[in-house]
Amino acid sequence: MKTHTESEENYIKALYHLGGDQPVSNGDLAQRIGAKGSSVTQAVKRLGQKDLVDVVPYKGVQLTAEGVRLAKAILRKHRLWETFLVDTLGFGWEEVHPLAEQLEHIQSEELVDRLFQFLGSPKHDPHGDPIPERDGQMPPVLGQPVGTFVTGNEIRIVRVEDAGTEFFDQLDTMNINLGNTYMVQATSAFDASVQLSSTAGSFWLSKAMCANIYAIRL
Amino acid sequence: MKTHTESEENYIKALYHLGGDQPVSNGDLAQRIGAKGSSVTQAVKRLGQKDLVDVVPYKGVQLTAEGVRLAKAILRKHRLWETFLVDTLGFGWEEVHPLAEQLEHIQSEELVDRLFQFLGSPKHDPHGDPIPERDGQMPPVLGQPVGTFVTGNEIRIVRVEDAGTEFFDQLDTMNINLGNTYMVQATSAFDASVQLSSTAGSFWLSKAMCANIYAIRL
DNA sequence: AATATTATTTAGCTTTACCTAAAATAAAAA
DNA sequence: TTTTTATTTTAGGTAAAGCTAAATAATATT
Repeated sequence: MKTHTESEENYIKALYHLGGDQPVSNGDLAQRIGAKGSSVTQAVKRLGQKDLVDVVPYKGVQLTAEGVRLAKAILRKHRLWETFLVDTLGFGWEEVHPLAEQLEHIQSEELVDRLFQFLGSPKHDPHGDPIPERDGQMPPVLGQPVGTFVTGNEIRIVRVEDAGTEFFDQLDTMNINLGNTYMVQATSAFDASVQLSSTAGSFWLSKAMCANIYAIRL
Repeated sequence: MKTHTESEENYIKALYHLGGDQPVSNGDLAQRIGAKGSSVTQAVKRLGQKDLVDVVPYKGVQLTAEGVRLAKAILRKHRLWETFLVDTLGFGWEEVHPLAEQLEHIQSEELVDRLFQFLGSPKHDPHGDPIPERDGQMPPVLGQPVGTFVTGNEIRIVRVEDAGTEFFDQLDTMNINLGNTYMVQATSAFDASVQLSSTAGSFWLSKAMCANIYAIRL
């Protein structure tokens, strides 16, 4: 089990995010990483020499099995740290991403295992995203967009997309949290917004909000 | 509040460890960092340009006020993370140092503050070393070497030196922990060892052990 | 005080990881 | 199919952080 630089890990992570085990274009990767294409060309060449990716010049880059394994290990750390930051230290979900981005590079199997256990072997992080298992297995991705339910459905919020600070702020001000349950009161044929109600009252959710909030039917 | 590289922070930390705010020689610093003298010369030049140290060629390097401030901030993080690893995650004290060495570089005031609070505003880490306050103040360095007490003294272990894995292993096998109380039963004029007793029985501590274990008189 | 030894710095080289500008290739349009 | 456009790679440059080997300064020794 070699050790990798932070930059390398960031490329692996980006590759996994963009394509899983499928090929990704230089441009997309550059955009995601926030570097110029030429830097990416070099970087993936280095990764190729370590057998973390397969590179076909001018065509695309693709994670190897080992690359996917590593990507999942990093994602596992990222999501466990996010869980720690929110559940244990009381951070808001909008704040934790950049922090977890640092913490995910800490090298220690033992630390990850102990953290996992301390947090109660969680299967999902504070946003409802699945935390990869130790062996790389992925727990189920929960829920469907709120916009897909129909009037009369009782639903529970189980996941939110990471759609930026403003989105999280909106969730906060509307007091929407994972675990909340609502009744679908109405859906608008005009603007695809949805009216939800709970004991606390009822409110309308815009199409954009609905698309980033996932729920299950009770 | 600028941001520094990990390497820079390691130099600052080493400088503080070796000399506090006093000058340190290139050689000592090189040894501590584990790099060659020539690399150190370069590195401290960079630090000098950032006003973290004052460099007098051929004479020595010295932390500036800002350098000391930074060193203490890093030490604070290091010791808080060690406390977290031991108290919260259940690591043994011999394992935590290399881990804390990684974690101490995580950048986030907020995280440090929340960690501090979560841990119950500790003044000392699991080895009994003082954790610098937020403002740089240092809690007292506790205790005196066990070898300095005399027969009849009742003592409590409050600190242990970080004297390497073997030392910690020895502490473990002898079941010696911070907070333990003993009676000084005898001291040897021959080899400077000390006999301690508790309800569990009595045992002899070698001179070397005594020098690295600190206690207060009850 | 002159010389030998040790410590430090300079000079020049390597790798990682970024950059810009120019050349090459692939994809799309005429 | 040729040309235009967009993408990707190459070439060459910079900064951090390490290295070795040679030069220089500071200490020690005779």
